[in-house]
Amino acid sequence: MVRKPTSKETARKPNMREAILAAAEELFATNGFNAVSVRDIAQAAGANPGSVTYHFKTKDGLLLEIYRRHCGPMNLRRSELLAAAKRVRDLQDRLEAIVRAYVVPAFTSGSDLAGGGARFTRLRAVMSAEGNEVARRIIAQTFDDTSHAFIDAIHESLPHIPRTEIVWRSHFLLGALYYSLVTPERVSRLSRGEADGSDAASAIEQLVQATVAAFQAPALDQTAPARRRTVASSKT
Amino acid sequence: MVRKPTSKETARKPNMREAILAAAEELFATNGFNAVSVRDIAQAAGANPGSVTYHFKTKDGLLLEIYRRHCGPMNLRRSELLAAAKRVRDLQDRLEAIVRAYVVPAFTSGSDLAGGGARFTRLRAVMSAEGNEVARRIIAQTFDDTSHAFIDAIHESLPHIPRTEIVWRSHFLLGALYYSLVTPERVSRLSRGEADGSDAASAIEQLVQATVAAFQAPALDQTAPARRRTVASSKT
DNA sequence: ATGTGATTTGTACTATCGTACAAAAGATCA
DNA sequence: TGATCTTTTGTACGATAGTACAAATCACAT
Repeated sequence: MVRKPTSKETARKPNMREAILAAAEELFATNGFNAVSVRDIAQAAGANPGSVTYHFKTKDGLLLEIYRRHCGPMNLRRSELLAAAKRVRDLQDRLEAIVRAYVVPAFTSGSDLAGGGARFTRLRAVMSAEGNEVARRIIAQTFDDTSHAFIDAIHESLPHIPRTEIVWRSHFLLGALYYSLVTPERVSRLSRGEADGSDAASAIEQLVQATVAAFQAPALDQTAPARRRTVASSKT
Repeated sequence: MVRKPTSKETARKPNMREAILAAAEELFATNGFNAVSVRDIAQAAGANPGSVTYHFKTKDGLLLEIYRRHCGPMNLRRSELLAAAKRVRDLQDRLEAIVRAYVVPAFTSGSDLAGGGARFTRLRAVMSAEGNEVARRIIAQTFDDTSHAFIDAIHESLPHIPRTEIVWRSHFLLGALYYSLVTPERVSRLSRGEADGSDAASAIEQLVQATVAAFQAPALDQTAPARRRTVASSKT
């Protein structure tokens, strides 16, 4: 079952540390934190279990390092794109540019490895779902600034919508984004093969289009004079 | 650490089976499948670990039973609401009714226990994120019919949008729905306390409002003659 | 080439996991 | 009450978890 590292993998650039990080990222992102053992990671990286302990001390430390590695570049890229988006004159175009600035880095790059951005975003989605403590701490102190910046920017281009609603809709955006990365095959299945859920370009365009429209929806709180409820809410 | 079952809990209605199911549901939904041990569940239910084995044979069997318990009522409720929604004349109102028929049962009821619907939906979100095999099988064969029914209904009220895009947007809806149940506190935090992410009624209204607008967005594939990209897509 | 610090390996320890199973306790009805 | 079936308890077993650590190996400056 264990695949011995071939010379091609270890001899040229014996950067075990990177290999372990990449393997852990992939495994955590697809199976969750607790379902993956240190031994699984070591095996996938062609390394020895002890090597993981040496480089990252603990399993939590390994997860922490994955976040450290990605958060910087992704947030940098996002703020660059956000700054550019804010310079767009037309308000409708600006909104789309802002949303795109939020979405695109989540799907692409961040680091050097191919598919790294999508994989890390999927990892965040899974850790968030599992209520992982390590992730929760990092998220709160690393991503909230970025989130606020985007919320503010969107709010500026949609001044008539209360900030609270912008928050809700941003939250929905992140949820949709996460879910698209978690189960892309569901899109393929439900569309009977007509759409490819794994195609990042499609996902981005569809998500941007849908989200921009969602943001532009009339406000619920103040603006609309209470649309009647078509269907009862609940009984519990 | 282990709390001995008081007479109030076990004596009156000694339905350990139910208690175990409820405890497992709660723990799985908040911590994921692998992070929770059978002993954790037993302890939370005031039962003996062996009792879990007796009633459900395996840990997977326990998860399976949770799904069995909820899927029927929830899908029944959804199809009832969907049937009612389809009778709405006005196309705009009908779309909203359909979306509501999809969203409301996910947040409320399903079973008798308070908050049961939301908890089960959150459980599904977490299992989906973890790529849980048991859940994946059940979902595909239980929820795909319902999903198709909703997609078709939405498609009928938005005939000018290609089905593929309806699928994408439905997928986003489910992602947003899931995420709202997974990390409601994020909404409260980002809105600086102005919104309560845990309030089901708010979540439903916000989600319905935003989603209806998303569905009504112009189609991307055929209709719009290729909007220019405001921001580059990637470099990887 | 050799010594030195960094890395990798191999292995072992303890804790906890899911599950099995026999014994105890409880319920049901003749 | 006693027999029978259901449920609960207590405990044990093998597997695997995370982590520690000494020995082996490697990279490289001198």
